[in-house]
Amino acid sequence: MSEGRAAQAYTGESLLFLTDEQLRQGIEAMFFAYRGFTADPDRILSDKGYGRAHHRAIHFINRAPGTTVNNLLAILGVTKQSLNRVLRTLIEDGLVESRVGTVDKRERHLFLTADGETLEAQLSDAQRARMRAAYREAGPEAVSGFRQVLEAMMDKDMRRTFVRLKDSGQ
Amino acid sequence: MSEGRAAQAYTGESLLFLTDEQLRQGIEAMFFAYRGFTADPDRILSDKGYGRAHHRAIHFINRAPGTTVNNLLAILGVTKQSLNRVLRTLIEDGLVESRVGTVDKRERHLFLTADGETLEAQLSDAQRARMRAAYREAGPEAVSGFRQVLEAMMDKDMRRTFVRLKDSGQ
DNA sequence: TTGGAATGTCAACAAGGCTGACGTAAGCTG
DNA sequence: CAGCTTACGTCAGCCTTGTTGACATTCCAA
Repeated sequence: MSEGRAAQAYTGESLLFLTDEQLRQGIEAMFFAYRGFTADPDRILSDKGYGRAHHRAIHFINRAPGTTVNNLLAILGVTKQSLNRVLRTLIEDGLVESRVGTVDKRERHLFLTADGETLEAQLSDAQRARMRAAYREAGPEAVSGFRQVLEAMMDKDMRRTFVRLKDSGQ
Repeated sequence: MSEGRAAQAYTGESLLFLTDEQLRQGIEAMFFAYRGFTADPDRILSDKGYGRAHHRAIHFINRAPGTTVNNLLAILGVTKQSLNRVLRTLIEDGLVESRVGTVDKRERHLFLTADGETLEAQLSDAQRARMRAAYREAGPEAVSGFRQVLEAMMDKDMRRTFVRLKDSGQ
């Protein structure tokens, strides 16, 4: 290992939370928590023949209605072919509408249909319910810390995207 | 939506962090942070022809050396066919050793070989480095909150597994 | 008018999930 | 001992979701 535990554990009391053991527990907590985090929407989606990729597209289209395909691509961090397959099924199924841009006709602007909004609300409610329960259990100060660590863990460019989304929301 | 924002936002100051907007930001933070969290190991793994599934197996075998296949199955939450495919390649490549149980000969006990430990350390170092940086940036109190929320977000049975692992570590 | 950007589409492939079925060895129980 | 259960491995087939590469179309902008 590049850094021994002892070297950190005894550097000072304020650094106790940086021991390899503490870090490993954080890693495992992320793994197990992410599973819980996606479990409820996953169940709803699989009933309807969709997957997590559909959820992500629906979420961010709802978040920024009229967003372009390219913009969505940047947020989701997948290839256009991969996104296109998902979008195609959502459009075919009447959950998403793709409108040709008025300013730039090459661009397609994406919107949820009424049906799309219904599914989004269903998925969102389930995921928020879990998040709400976790927040309630942990308390407001824990939530603040939770958000700080998550934000610090993002890649720098994704962090900018996140902050932009956050600010546009409120 | 099942619960309106206004109803919560003005219930009391202590519940401000439970607005739909706050919850949505938490959801998006989880999404972007998890991407960052897995990015470094993913890069190392893809160079060697492995994926995230191999990482998970290696991680938990290192975490609990001598664990049985069934035990690993429960922790990872996948089917034995799926795990077996991953384990087979790791054993073939000499990263994992499978020993027939002495007490119960039906069981296989899994261990990392020296090569397996080398890769584990490499992956672990990368992931810990990011976690350490995030912890440093956010500070000890934030870390405590981070861990509390994550733990509250897990499925109940996974939480038991997590706590068991945590306690066995230290 | 030509180059490049945005979009879409086809094909092929891989990882890593899943189900179902089956086999074998070993342990347990009546 | 016979029979059931458990632990594990494996074959076959399917799905989602990611990838690369190649190519067409449309249209803005220099």
